[in-house]
Amino acid sequence: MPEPARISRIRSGRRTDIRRENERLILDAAERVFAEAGFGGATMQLIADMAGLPKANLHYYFPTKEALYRRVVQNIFEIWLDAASSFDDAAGPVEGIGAYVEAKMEISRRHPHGSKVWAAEVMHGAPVIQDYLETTLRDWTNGRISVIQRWIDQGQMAPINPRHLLYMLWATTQHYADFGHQIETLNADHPLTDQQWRDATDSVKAIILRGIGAV
Amino acid sequence: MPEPARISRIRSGRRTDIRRENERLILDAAERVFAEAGFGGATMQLIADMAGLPKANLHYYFPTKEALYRRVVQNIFEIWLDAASSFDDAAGPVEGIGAYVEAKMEISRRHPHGSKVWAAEVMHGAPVIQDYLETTLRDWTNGRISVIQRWIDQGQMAPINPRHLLYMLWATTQHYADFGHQIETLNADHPLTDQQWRDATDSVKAIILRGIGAV
DNA sequence: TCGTTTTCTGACCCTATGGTCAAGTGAAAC
DNA sequence: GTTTCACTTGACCATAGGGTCAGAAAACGA
Repeated sequence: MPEPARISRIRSGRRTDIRRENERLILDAAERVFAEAGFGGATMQLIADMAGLPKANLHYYFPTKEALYRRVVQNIFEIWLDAASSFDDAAGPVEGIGAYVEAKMEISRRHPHGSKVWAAEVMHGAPVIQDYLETTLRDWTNGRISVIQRWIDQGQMAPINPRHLLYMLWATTQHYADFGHQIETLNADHPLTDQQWRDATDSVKAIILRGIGAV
Repeated sequence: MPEPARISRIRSGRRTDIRRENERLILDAAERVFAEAGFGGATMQLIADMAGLPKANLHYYFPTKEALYRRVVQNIFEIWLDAASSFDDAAGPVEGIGAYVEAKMEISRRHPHGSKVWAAEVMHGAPVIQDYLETTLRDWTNGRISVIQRWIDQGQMAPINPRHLLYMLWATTQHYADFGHQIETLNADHPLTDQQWRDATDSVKAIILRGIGAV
């Protein structure tokens, strides 16, 4: 589906750079194609065209389609986990959750393709990243639940179920990436402007922070 | 991926019923396979196995894979729109939005496959149901925005952006279907119990209703 | 019972696509 | 200049999977 609008290439002499640069080229194209067509609908040929490389070259850097896909999903997962830091060094829910929403909305805006690939992967039963869910994500979640519970115990917010609050944060922020097409259609077929992104972020923050009795 | 656990069949004599019954059998199987494997990853053979019919029989009832998929998506869209009524005949946000959340959570629980197919369709740019987005959904959305705006004007809730409230409602409720696998993994690999579904629904309702200043 | 209509199905076709390979190319190392 | 080695690529292979079809088998009406 996506028209082969080439990923811009920056040719550099240094040999070591060739590998890194081409991998980046391929990963960027792959992320987009996997997001727009799904794993099954994506073709190596399409990814190759979008990266501006011959198909055989893809297989030089990534042995199989699945290996390429795996790398794409891992990349997203890492970006996604980085937003965690917002949570940790915060005195209370207003700063912590506020910053987390900001960070995740920014990711939705900057990496919509990645978010979609992640969503599709989970919807399909996480065949590739199931172990991440059971280790890293589970630990991360439990850690954050503790933090929220502490805020509740300290009377900084209402006694809501921290787990469902987390799901709500994920759902609302990622929605702007995963359902971006729908949102754009409902916005008279225009992408959200800076102001509209600001408005979306503020709305989400306002409703949730008031909703948990933190403000 | 999904093991061919046959959809239960209810054989009935009447000729007219044969068609209806087989279409139901196929649509149920297709919904599940499309949800778990995506359009590209789904195969007619797998759907056939799950429906307990030979592949050629599928093509007797549905000419192409795409036609079958289209019907699956349409079915979901209709179920999904039915939850609209919750909104309309409500005096204020507490009843209206409360009932809407209840209805959508119930749909997430009863039709998780459908929700996933819908999500994937939108994520891929809505190639099949773009016209629905531009007509039915757009109208529905504008109608609901008016209702919410009226509530705001009448001082029944805080002046938040109705559009983003709607997105939030969709995101949070559908999350329990679309990311059900992740939620289950984080729930010690157990599906949510009745009590946990109740808790989820109540949490969402509580946070949102308080968040919009309606309670 | 017999003809007609609907349903069923194994066998087949053909394209798309993931993956391979062997022969290049060219920049750096010596 | 020559060797080396990472990189490049067109041509090719094999299989999966959507779709077709002709004929069999039910189901039904008269």
